Amino acid sequence: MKSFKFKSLKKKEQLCSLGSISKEVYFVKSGLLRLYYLHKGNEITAFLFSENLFASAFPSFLEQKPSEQVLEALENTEVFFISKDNLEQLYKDVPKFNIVTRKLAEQRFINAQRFFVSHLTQTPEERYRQFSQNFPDLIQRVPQHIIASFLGITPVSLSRIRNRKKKSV
Amino acid sequence: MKSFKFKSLKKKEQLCSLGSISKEVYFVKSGLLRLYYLHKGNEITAFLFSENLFASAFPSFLEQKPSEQVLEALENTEVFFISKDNLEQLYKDVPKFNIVTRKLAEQRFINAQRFFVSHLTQTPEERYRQFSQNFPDLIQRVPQHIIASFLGITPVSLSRIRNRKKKSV
DNA sequence: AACTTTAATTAACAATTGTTAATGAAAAGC
DNA sequence: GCTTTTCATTAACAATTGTTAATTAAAGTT
Repeated sequence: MKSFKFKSLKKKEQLCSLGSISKEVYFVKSGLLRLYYLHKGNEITAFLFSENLFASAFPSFLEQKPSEQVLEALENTEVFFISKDNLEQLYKDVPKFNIVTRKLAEQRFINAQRFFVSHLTQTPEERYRQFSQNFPDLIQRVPQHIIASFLGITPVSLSRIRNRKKKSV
Repeated sequence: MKSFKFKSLKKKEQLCSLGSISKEVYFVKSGLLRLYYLHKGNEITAFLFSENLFASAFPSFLEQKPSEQVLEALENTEVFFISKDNLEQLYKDVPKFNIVTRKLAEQRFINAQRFFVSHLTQTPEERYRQFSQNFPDLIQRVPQHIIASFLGITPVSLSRIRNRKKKSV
């Protein structure tokens, strides 16, 4: 457990920048991290990590190759983190740790698939409704254009959806 | 390795039906499996498992709860499979197996996230183009309305996309 | 506090998709 | 081989989204 260290971030600081090789995995103690891609000049949000979640630029971290993802603080944020080397050492010292992380990875896969399927089954409007139900705090804390990119629509379209919703309530 | 057994399936046979609890994980030796959800009466394809891929109704298998997913043969298919119990035993007998499956789960997560992001960054038309490039064999083998549901559009819309593409080539 | 930059809303128009329905083609069943 | 069912295409219309641009609101900076 001494493998984990502490870091304090100011808003907009990056834990993994574009093209860099991610060396650490993070646990969000307080604040909010955002994982995004740059696609045709736009920031496409892949995930939001709030308190008590593990966060990482996973493809880069696992395969130790330049990251296509950026991991950035949306607010002033405090994290615990462990380096790639220390994590490998931990696997050696405590083999049972493989079981823990295996189950974590499995759970993450299930979540990712669930997110994926929500894009197959739901309209943007339904996704927004569900998102605001599941994460009412994020609706408050996260700028709308970032939520829009996470839902796979433009900020303009999200604004219209919110407007429609308002009238129907 | 004796934990793995062999099974031969005819087209449309199900390895995991709706509401059942999945007891096995599969490896496709030949043929094609489809994983889908039922949503408002429509079959929404979540994934296609062709030769040499591991397939499962993962959420049901892991948590041993009634499945919302159906795992079904799209063609006559041959699979190897291992039961939940034998897999747990395997973990006990061969602890290193945790490392293997941990890495498998991590890889699956990366793939799922990649799929997810492709829905954020690409239009249905771009997704179809990319799908036909990445899986030219599936385009031939899989009925179009199933591909459409996997791309998150209606069969009608996919037909139009194909038509537009034809003209532009 | 005044200024600058960044966000959110609204409007207008083009393009795409969903929906329903009809037709034609292909596959499956008898 | 014939019938039935399933699948793919096409058409017409409604609804939604994307795009661009202008306006208003909010946030950040000096």
